[in-house]
Amino acid sequence: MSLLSEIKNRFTSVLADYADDVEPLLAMLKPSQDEKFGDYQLNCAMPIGKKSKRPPREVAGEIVAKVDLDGLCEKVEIAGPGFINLTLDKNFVTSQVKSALADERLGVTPCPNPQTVIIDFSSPNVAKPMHVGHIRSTVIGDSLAKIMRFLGHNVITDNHLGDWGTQFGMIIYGYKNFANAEKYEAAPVLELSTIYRYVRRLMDYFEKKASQPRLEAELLTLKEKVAELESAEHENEKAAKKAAKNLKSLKNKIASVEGATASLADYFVTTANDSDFSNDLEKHKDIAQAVLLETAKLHEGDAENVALWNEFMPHCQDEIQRVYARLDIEFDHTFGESHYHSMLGDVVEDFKTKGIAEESEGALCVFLDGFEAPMIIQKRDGAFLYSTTDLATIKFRMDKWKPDAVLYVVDHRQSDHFDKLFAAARKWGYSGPDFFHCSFGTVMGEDGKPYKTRSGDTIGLEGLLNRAVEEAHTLVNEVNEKRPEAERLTSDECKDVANVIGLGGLKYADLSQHRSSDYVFSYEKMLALKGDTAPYVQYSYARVYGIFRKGDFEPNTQDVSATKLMLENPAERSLAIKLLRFEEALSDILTEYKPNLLTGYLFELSQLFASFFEQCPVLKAETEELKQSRFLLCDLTARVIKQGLSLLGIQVRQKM
RNA sequence: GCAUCCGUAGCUCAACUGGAUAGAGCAUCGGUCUUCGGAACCGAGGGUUGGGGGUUCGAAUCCCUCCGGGUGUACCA
Repeated sequence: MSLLSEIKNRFTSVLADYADDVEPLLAMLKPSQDEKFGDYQLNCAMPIGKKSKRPPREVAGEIVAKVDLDGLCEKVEIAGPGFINLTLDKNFVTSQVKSALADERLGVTPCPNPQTVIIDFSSPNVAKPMHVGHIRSTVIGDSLAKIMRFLGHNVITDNHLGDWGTQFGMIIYGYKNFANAEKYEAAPVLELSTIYRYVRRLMDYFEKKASQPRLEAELLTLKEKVAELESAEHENEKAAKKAAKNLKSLKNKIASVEGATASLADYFVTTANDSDFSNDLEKHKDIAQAVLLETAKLHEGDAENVALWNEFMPHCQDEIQRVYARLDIEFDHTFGESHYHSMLGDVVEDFKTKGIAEESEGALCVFLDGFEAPMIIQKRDGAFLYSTTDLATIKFRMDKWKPDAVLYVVDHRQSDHFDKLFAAARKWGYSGPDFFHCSFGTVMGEDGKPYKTRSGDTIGLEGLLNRAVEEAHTLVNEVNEKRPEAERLTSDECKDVANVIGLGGLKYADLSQHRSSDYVFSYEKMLALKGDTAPYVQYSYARVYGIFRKGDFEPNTQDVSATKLMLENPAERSLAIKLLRFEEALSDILTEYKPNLLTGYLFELSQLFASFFEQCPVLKAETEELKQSRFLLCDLTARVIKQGLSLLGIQVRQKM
């Protein structure tokens, strides 16, 4: 049980005298921000005093007199307006540390009321290479799954692959027209992705071509508006101000449209120089239509296209699987969009018969309170949309797993879609489970714009991983060369460590950010050897093992109960208490699904360990007894770090 | 226009959901140590939490308003 819960238990009956519902009062027990206010503080005397019109300090005194904190706290103080500051009893802390040491779960008790939770994350389109946009969903989703599972919940992970959309029409069309049989035989995945890119390139050309006149027209109307605004006279200051603001934003728009047309012009010049490409453009003028046609044929069950789909799918899955293997991520299920294809008609029928959906402008719509636009579940041409698939997915999951909660780890730009989806699901009858859009911000480049290559393409995920590991490798080699020869890592070890640090750094950088905010991607920062980074935390672990090696200490071979644990030094005490708060850190995460609370905890733990390391020599401790005691603290620190990082999908090494 | 998220130290970000003197990390400056792994530790400076108003014992956090930004907004996913 967490320290917080232990203390809460002592206060529950006492606080029941002051309110019908004690929960809000108990919620006012929290860790103190500053050590001088003790370890925990209870802040409920002020509101109670206010309500009962009594001096809060008097209320605090009464609570303190009533509560029994024997064996738990050694000091209770009333401070300021009525804060009750609690200092944990040292014997209690030592006994807790010992039981954590003896526990595989490091003192974290499984949650008493486990929930069935589905986590829907990653969800890439299979026909195209994964890119930078998939990192956050993948890393955050995986980490939340691991954390919830560790806390005892019944977690089901499901990768909702995009395996049924236009991208397949693209590779089918590409395969029929551009495939190189030999290359395909030799390396199907590579050839398919080449084909995909080529079709994408052709389609881009026509889209760009089509956008050119539209841009020019837009530019004209913008310029007209500017002229109009500039000549207009304003009745009052406010109107003038507003006009100035409009003018400014118009001019910004003009600049960006002009930029776009200029880069388009460049683009057309360079493509014109590519004669093969130009020839293909000539031959495949109707590619956009053709691709849609291939997609439609697939959906209608055309034998040839279905056969191709069946052939391509395993290859596409391999491609994605390779990335997951590198990232050390697994899913319980991979029910992609194709899995729901046959159910969509029934879903729509059900909406019709239940009278939840109605026709509007030719499309079948679900109108929802509080939303301007309806959710469309069937297009005018009869085709289904991703909202239809998402509804079918909800039904399928409810039937199969009966979850208490469903988490969608998806980009914040889709929040409108999910708000509607959840509202529609409730209207449909699924009001029980807690649907939650676990949204996250965009990955930005160092220029503060969405992370792209210089030419404006999205950045491939594999390249990103490679680069992170390469940069880590350089750093590892540098540090390694400075070491005395006897302590150097072999080149294989360096490679392994580079992988652990590179991928760990990448994940940590992502997870340590508040998930809802955009974040700036920087190799330099994610691999920094100091600061709030994976390498710093991983290094703390390696330092512990440095001590163990030198001191011939074998973790897990000690008789913990026979060893006396001493926490006389404040650094030892602070470290010990931090270690005991692992469970608190984990359960805090679940209130808003914020993994950054765990990175924050591990970073603080590492800092406290560094401080302890400095002030409390282990191998050179004054007595053998103290040395053994400190070994145990080191051991628990290493284990909490290892466990904590593993819940973030990050590994550690004993030497680095 | 409407919806939604955001604005915190020079920079990148926290702040346990309303608690005490708003914290870290970079960067800057100063200090420690002939190192149990210096990839370290200790300390300093740096803030009107975008502005203004309100709610209350108490506000970065809740409400109103203004300023500045991101994102989404009927048949793409």
